[in-house]
Order: sequence, then structure tokens, then C-alpha cells
Amino acid sequence: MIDIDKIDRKILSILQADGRIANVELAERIGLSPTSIGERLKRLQRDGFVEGYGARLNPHRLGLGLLVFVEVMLDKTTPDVFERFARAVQTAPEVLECHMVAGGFDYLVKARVADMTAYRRFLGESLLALPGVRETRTYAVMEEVKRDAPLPVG
Amino acid sequence: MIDIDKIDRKILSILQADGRIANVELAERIGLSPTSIGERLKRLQRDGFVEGYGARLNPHRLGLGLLVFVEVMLDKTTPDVFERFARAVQTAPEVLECHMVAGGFDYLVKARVADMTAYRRFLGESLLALPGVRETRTYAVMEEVKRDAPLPVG
DNA sequence: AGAGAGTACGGAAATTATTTGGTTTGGCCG
DNA sequence: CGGCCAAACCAAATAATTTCCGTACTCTCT
Repeated sequence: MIDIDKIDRKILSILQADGRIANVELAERIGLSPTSIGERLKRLQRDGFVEGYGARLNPHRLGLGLLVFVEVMLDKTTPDVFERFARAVQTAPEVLECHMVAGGFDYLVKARVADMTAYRRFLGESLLALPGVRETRTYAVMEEVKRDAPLPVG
Repeated sequence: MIDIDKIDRKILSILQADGRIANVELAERIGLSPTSIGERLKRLQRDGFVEGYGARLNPHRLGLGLLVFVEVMLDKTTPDVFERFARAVQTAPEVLECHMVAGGFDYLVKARVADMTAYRRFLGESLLALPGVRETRTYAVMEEVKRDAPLPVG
């Protein structure tokens, strides 16, 4: 396990908020030379702290106005239902996240679709079409109180 | 409503996967001059399709190995419980997402902590300490099947 | 046809990233 | 203690990229 110091954390924190910041400005904000910052960042990437960079898109602008969470329960009769479900979920573009959870149900799915009509289609043609899906409970999001907050690195 | 064409979508798609790609390379991949791509990107940012850029960090590397979802039910006796809960959630660094949902409970909270010990502390000192919280149900994630997939822009 | 908007392009200038080489610091061991 | 090594830092030079500007093309509307 490689440990990181306060400066590294600051770099990660700033980069999480603004992934496209210029190296020189990053260096200025931290109080180190651009060269050092560049070396540190390279190391942070090599050691797997930074997995990549991405643009944050506005889902509403893209016509994806409805966010839903779906609790999925599987039939545990066949041995490979979990595998098959996991694989199918990867290919569904509507599914943004899918987690296997401990508790009352098996999988929690987070998906984005245009509207309720689109959701009904997604539910019927994608989720319920999968073999082994016994039951689902849908929760439509009415208000996104906090959306994709940065990880606490400080 | 401003609509975007196929080239714009391609820009967004690439940028979602690699937010730090050089403009020249982006232009090459799409088959347009860097200048044009720059202009399009500027427009996409101005019109709110791109809200920003961020580094994708590895939560496990940062000691945040446990992902939990918490269903929260509130006491609807006081009129401002929702507001107060929403405000409190913003300041909690463990909370990555919080959504008000329609259905069996009021809020769905997604949080990242180090381990179960840290979660117990978070639950007791942050969530349950809030006035108006009547009941919570916790679901610990055992396996992250799909994590933060890009929005379907194609 | 002509005006205006929108989009595209190439080249020059400004900015930024990366590499190179050298200095300092701190630990380790003969 | 003195020498040695590795890590972190920096300034300067070079390489690459972004931005700015002038121009051309195509649509559409009058």
C-alpha cells in the first residue's frame, strides 16, 4: 500500500473538481513548480489513484430527465443467474450503476431514461426479460438533492 | 431547447470517456479541424451540455472500501424536516448522492466510508442525529457490478 | 441575387506540457 | 564521520497544444 501526503491529496481534490485545470495553475494554487506537480500527478496515475478523467454532462440537457432506482430480486434456483444478470446489465446503456447488496433484495440498479414511458419499456424489455428476475421494486427520483459529490480526500 | 447533431454527440461521448484528451487528437478521431472542434466544444459548454470535468479517483485506493445505500424515512410532523435534512446531507462528506424518491421511503442516500466501523459512526453521528429521521434501512454493497457508466449520448 | 448566420479551415501568436540537467534533502551504511 | 543513494524539487529549453484572426463555403430568408 502506497501512502500519499497532504500535497497529493490537494492535487486529487482540485483535479476532482476541475479535471482540465492547467498544470501551471494547479502548481500555482498548491505552491509548487509545475514540474513537481507533473511528477506527482504521473505517480498518482501510475499507482492507480487516478483512474481517468471525464466530462460531466447534464443528463436533462440530453433528454434523460428521469432517474430511477430499481431493487431486483432473483430466483436462486439456477446456479448462474447472478452471472447472467451481471453480464446483461453491463450492456444496457440505461443502467448507470448496478450493485449487489446484502439485505432484503439482491441487486440495486440505478438507471437514467427519458421519461416514464421509456422506463416502462426498459423495465419490460430489458430487466424483466432477463431470466431469473423474480421481482422488482421501482423508485422514481423526484428531486436530486445531492448529485455525484466528490470523494472526500482531505 | 437546443439540439445537437451527430458530431456533437461524438464529442460528448469521447469526452465522457477521456476528459483530458487533446483537442487535436479529438479532432483527428472525429475527422474535423481542431479549430472547429474547439468551437463546438465551447458551444456545448456554453449551452450547458458539459457542466465540467473531473478526475475519476479509485475509492478503494483512498481507503473508502465500503459503499452503502441507506433508505431514510422522515417524520412528517414538522414542515421543514425535508429542507433541514436536505441541507444537512450537503455538508456530509460521506454522502455522495442523495435523492428524494416516490415510494416506500423518503430519501435514498449513497455513501462511501472506510469500513463497517466507520459506517456505524456515520449512521449514529450524522444520519440519526438529524432531527426528523424516523427510520433507516441500510444496504451494504457486496460487489459493484457496474460503476458510474457514461450517459448514453449516442 | 444579396445579406446574414452558421460552420469550417489554415496559419500565426500565445499559452501550456514535457523533457533535461542540476541542486538540495534525508536516510543508510561502511 | 564521510560517502553514497534515492527522492523531491526547481529553472530553462524544447515540443506540443490552444487560441485568435482572416477567409471561404453553404443555407436560408427577404
